[in-house]
Amino acid sequence: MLVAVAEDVFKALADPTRRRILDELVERDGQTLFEICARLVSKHGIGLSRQAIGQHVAVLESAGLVRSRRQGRYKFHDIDTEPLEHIAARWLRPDAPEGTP
Amino acid sequence: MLVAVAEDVFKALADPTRRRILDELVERDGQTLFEICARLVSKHGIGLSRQAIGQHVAVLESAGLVRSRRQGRYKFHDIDTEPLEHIAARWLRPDAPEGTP
DNA sequence: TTGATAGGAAAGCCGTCACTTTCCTATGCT
DNA sequence: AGCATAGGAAAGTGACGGCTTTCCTATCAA
Repeated sequence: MLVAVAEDVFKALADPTRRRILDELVERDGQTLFEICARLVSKHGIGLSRQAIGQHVAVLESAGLVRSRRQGRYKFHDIDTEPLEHIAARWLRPDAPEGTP
Repeated sequence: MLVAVAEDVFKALADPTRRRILDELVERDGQTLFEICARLVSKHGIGLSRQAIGQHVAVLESAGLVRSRRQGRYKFHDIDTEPLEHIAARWLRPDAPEGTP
């Protein structure tokens, strides 16, 4: 979760719902889990349980794509685009490929 | 295979072996399936069957990341980085997210 | 034509993943 | 204290993905 391994980033991006969550956080940073759920169902018709969305968010956090800050009983989520800037460049430049498989 | 859907591109990139194949094709374009197999095993210790590698290459082709040209009994594979240039930009710019989930 | 080489197709096995369900903890309000 | 809200943990299920195995087609060389 601290170091973003390429493996985790690619696996995190492999799921459509997780990509939608990133879309939501790009549009509006600092949302709670319940807000994310509400917007996913209202804007994209994704009718998953709160627990399912929570698991998706956890995967995004482990991949370093989402950072969270706890505040009382709320937990706000922010997108971190830093891992995204390297992944595609691996094949776009004719350089040496980076470490993690 | 003609139009690269985001779904296919992300799923194709989710597997470590497929990313290694792209690494190989970046380093040396126009390899046959047997060449790819040989280099994967010799350089990365990936000891998969030819059929398994063939399936991986097929996934990459369906995602638009690899183009192939048949020549006699040989089939040469070339990388196509075009789909890679859009996927990360979806979240890097604060624009509207693109169409495909 | 025979045999070797390059590649493809399909069935089956097994592990991983996404999701639900149920239960549990923690904070805030009254 | 009591209850509602926000979130987390864990087990179970069903489906999908990766890989092997077996068999088949096409090209080239002898």
